[in-house]
Amino acid sequence: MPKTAADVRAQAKAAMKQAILDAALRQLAETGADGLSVRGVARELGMASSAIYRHIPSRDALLTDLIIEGYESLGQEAEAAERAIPRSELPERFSAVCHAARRWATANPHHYALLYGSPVPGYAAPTDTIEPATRVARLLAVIMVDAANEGAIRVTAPVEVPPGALEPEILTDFLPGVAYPVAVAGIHAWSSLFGMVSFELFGHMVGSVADADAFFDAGVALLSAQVGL
Amino acid sequence: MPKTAADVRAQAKAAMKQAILDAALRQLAETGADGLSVRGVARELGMASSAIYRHIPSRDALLTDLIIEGYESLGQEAEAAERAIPRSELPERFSAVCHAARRWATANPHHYALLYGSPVPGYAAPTDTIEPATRVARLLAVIMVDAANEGAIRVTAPVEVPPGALEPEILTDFLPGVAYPVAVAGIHAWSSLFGMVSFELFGHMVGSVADADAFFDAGVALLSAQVGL
DNA sequence: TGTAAGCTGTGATCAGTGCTCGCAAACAAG
DNA sequence: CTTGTTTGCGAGCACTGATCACAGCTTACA
Repeated sequence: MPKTAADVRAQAKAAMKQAILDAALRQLAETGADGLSVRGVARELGMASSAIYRHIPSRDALLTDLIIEGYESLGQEAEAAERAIPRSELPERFSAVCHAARRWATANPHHYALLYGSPVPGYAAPTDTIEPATRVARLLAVIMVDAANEGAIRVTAPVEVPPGALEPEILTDFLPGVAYPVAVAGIHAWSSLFGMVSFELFGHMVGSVADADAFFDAGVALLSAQVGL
Repeated sequence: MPKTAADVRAQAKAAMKQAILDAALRQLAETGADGLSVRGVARELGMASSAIYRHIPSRDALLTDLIIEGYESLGQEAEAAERAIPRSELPERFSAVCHAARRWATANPHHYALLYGSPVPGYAAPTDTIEPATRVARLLAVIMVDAANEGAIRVTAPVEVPPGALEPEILTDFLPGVAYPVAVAGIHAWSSLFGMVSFELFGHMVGSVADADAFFDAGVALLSAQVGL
């Protein structure tokens, strides 16, 4: 079908917005979220700062777009790493996801800090961000569901958990067939994973951990064992 | 001994600095680190903004002072909670420290974010902050050393860790008598603890965890088991 | 006692920020 | 050809961190 003039216009507008996002991403990678300024991306694009506001409503909205892009970039990398492992090798798939997350974080530290550091705009995350934010978690969940279906989960968990800690939808939609204590251990492993990455990236382990690679390997092994893989 | 005039002067100067820190802490609690402004604390103290710089070299230095105060406040609360438990009840002491940390974090969310969120000034933490930052970790370490001395650690750890992951001084000075794999599990538990707290505080668990208290209880139990208590 | 030195607070000022608004050019639709 | 919409521009507002010359005040010393 032929492109209408409106299509051309819409495409140009989308390209402009993408150029803004790319410039903002470059600035984020260099100076961090604090150093990212709307006037700076305007300078980089050679236009007046006020012109930027024709394409984005505010600086916070720009950061939100970068957050979404970050979650999707991280999710893609984790999914690609997991896809490269045969489906039957459950601990290897788990490990691949964890290592991919750490790799993405160390490659894009400022972007990672924007996702998992202090929430800059406020406490409530914009609703647009919650869906892409679940991609890594969903990946880990699929592995656990596969393990449960194969009966491959060794329930070594020596911990009793009172019922009701998790949202019911998580158990039914996200982790169907996974026993409740194992699901709790899974969510815990998910938060522990990003706790490790954040601690390493934010400099909390400088005096205690000598070989970050080896330590992360051991941590992933501990988490893997904790969820029964 | 009588106060010399110089003493009075020094005391007044210290009081002024403390007043600045108090005002800054109030602003931090209200608006977060991003919203904290030197001019704002000057307004609150009824003085010109330039006068603040007689007592503080820069805004970053002010934030550094708040970071140190935060680590010490958190450390004191954790130490008090641990002291209230009989020394022989090792898992209870461990749990008390974890819950005290979470309690302090939820009571002072912006202050917590300043400590464990994205490092705002830069990547290298000022050297003044690394010593107070270890207080909670030291508390957990003492518990593990006590457990090792009593032979109370059940080494259930099913994970092999290659040597050299931790700094040697940590093993000798911080965790003397603790077996290497257990020490690795301890550092891992430390990072997992703050991973849990950060995930909860920064809103990453909104859709998955229904009862944050119960989930945290379960997480602490998992960590406790992981270090062999 | 007189004077020089140091500390502390002030207002002005600079460069930078997010964001708004009136205006003008370009372009699409009628 | 004439509307109406979109897109960019420059000026401007209110705010920020930080510096500077200046003025008091207190202290120390001759």
